[in-house]
Amino acid sequence: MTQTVVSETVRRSPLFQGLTEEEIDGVLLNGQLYSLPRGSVLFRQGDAITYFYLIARGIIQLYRGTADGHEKTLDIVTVGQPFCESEVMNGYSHHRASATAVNDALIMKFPVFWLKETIKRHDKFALNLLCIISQQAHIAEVEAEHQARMSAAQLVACFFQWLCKLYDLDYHSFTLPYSKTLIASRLGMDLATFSRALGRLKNQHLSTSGAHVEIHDIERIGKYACDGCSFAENCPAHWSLKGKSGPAYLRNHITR
Amino acid sequence: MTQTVVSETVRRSPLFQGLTEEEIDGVLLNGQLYSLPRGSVLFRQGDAITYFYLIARGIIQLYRGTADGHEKTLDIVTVGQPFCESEVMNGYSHHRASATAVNDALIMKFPVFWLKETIKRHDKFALNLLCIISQQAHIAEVEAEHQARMSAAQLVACFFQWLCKLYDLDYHSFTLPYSKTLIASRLGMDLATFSRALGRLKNQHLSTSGAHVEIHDIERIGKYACDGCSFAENCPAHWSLKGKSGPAYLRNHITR
DNA sequence: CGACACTTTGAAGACGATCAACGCCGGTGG
DNA sequence: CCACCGGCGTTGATCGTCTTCAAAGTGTCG
Repeated sequence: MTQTVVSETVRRSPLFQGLTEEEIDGVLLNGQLYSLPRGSVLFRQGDAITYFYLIARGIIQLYRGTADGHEKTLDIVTVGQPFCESEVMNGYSHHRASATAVNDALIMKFPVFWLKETIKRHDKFALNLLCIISQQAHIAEVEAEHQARMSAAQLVACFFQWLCKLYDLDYHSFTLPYSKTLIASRLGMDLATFSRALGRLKNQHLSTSGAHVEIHDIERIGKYACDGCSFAENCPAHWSLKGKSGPAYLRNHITR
Repeated sequence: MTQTVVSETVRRSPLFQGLTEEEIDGVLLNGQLYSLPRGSVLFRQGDAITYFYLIARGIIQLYRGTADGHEKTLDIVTVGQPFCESEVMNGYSHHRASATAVNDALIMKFPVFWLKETIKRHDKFALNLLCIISQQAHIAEVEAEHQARMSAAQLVACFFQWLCKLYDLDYHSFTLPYSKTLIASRLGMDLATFSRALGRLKNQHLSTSGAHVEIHDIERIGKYACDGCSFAENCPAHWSLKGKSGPAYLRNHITR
């Protein structure tokens, strides 16, 4: 991937929405590209926070090890998405999660102090950041509600719809962008439970074979996943799959 | 409660941290006090978002009704805490939750457009808001992880510690600030399950009778709650109970 | 072809939701 | 003053779901 393409994906990040090309140029001068081969660790929980990151290529897993030896994936971040921005802002000095490359990745990193300075200097940048973090907070709330209220199969159905939206996949027929083990960890369930949940979804017009998924009746899946979910159109799973709004994280910014 | 006392609690809100007294005065001119008798509804999910709020007295329950007729309490907010700030910021135009007064409450409300203006105008205010929302995002993440990984009894133990911190209670012996029904709903569990969880905690040096709680061995409870929890010192339940840092939501602001 | 990572499946047990009955308390009305 | 009622909390029985442990199956890559 050439330098040009990289900067294009980075430039489209919601973080820079509304900035002029020149402003973005100025910002990007402060970031450095960093190559991260598959499986390598970017930082571990407990490390000091020194950078904030933006993904130019690849997928990063954010996860946390628990005292009892388990591991929960907090998030799986993709091209154009920033991460660690909320860690930077909320006053902790050390990472509360670890980050590993799921596949060969390329990230752009910005020093923390630079971020804080930029916030003070650029209105728009600060507003974008507020937006992004607010949305994260909302999604996390949704997540907590789902965990408390929905069955494993519902969580999976919901997550698949979210995946389609995020990666711009055709829900009729798509391939999972990463392993089932990772998805199960992301959903906070056992791999065995995940596997069985897929079995149950066969009755709901969603079939899988290997990493390939087909949703035959999207209406039904939407209904099934979120009958126990209170989000209606605010639920990630419900964000209109037909809308052409592009990846979800690019939307919903403050308009004025 | 006199007007003076009200403004004092409001003034101590994390939102205004670092502002001069004059600046705060200026800000407060834009808010209007609003009395909310016990049980009355401030807004319902689906209503247009027109204000952002700050609690001067009392307790507000934020909850969401689900399609299947259930109800999940998202948050229970107390004196000095702002709410709806993230709803305002993330670009939705309608409330995704309903708000009801748990007891007689007094709130201060600020028009949404004023909030957005103020963010653009005052660095510090924007930074405070970023901080607060980041922390909310983090807490929500923690919450989701807890829901996925911890047993009902662990959730309860964790929540009690958080309560002590938030309301500045003596963990050796305190009274629950609101009903068990509300707490159960907040924790996303059935009231019956909550009740049984209390029974189990008796083996863990935590005893209850009515709304009165006694924690005999705080170390043990901390360990019990978060052996399945990965937060160590980042877990609300683990925020040192002996620290004199005051309510948790007042801490951790950006220092420069 | 063998090693290894990933996934599926089975059987056992723990846990939480649900339905239901009961006790407790405060308030209201006769 | 007492009877009744409704909200709240506890407890029991039952049932479905999820985790865990374990074994077997699938795939890929050297």
